[in-house]
Amino acid sequence: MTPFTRKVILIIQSIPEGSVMTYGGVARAAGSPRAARQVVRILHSMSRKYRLPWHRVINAKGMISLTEDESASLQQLYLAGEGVVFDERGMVDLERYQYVPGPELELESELTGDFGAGAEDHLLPPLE
DNA sequence: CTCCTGACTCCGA
DNA sequence: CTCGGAGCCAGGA
Repeated sequence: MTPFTRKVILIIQSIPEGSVMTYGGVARAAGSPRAARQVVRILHSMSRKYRLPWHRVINAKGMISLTEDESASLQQLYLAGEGVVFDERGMVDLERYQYVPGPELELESELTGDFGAGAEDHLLPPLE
């Protein structure tokens, strides 16, 4: 378990209900902008063990990337259940639903204790 | 060790 | 806007 993996897990767990993050967004937030594919891998191997809200992670186009229709429709079902709206093309409005934890804001909030609403329980532990 | 693969992205046409 | 190709990185064969 690398620090990166742990960060990814924490970040994903911090995505609020009704919001989504892109693979690349999670990777960026975890400090590795180019590690989108690793995020995917972590999702595969850790989602069950760490009870991750895997359905809130979608691709940069705002679409569900699952290949198996079965899981894909399940993911869309979950999101829809949280109030996320899909257009006729099966994509969500990222501008509206994407959750963006600031790059360094996690640390700041830890210091100031002042952070945006709904983002109080996603603090990263001291790593690195 | 090398090769292949993927729930990805970016960038140019 | 869509489409295609190259880049990306870590696991598994």
